[in-house]
Amino acid sequence: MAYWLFKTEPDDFSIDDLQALGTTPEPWDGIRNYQARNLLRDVVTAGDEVLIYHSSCKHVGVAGVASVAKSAYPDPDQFDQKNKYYDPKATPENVRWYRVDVVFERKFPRFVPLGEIKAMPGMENMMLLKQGRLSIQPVTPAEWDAVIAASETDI
DNA sequence: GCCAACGTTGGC
DNA sequence: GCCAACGTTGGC
Repeated sequence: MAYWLFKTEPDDFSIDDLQALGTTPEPWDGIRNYQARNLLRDVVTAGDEVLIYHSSCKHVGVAGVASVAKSAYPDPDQFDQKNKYYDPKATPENVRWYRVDVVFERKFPRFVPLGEIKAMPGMENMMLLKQGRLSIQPVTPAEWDAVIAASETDI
């Protein structure tokens, strides 16, 4: 069982949208970056735990937890000419892009802002801080524990 | 809206 | 294979 951080733009899809689905799995699609794709395709596994991170918005940070319901399978949008994620170089025989399904676990009792994570000791090597643009990233158990602890602590 | 980081594309 | 141009991400 591994830990991950998945980014989403809450104006598009937020932790509240995920919560509203209840136990219905949500396809985590639109990943069009090879580094993220490789992690999704080769490493992310059903049962893994995911921090849901809100990016490109007023309050950036970690909003809650989901789990991986289904491991990687081809993202059908790449074959759909009308879809914004259509990729003319992708074919069913030569799949380029993948997605996984996630399911809501919980919303944090307290949102953990990026600024707070930056200020935590020992988080200097977190990928979120080292390589800000990666949309699917691994999280170490220590990083996971620190974020969860912060979400349960009033400040 | 600005700008830094960085991934992708395409000419050579 | 190099590298400049360009596009996108994402924090502020």
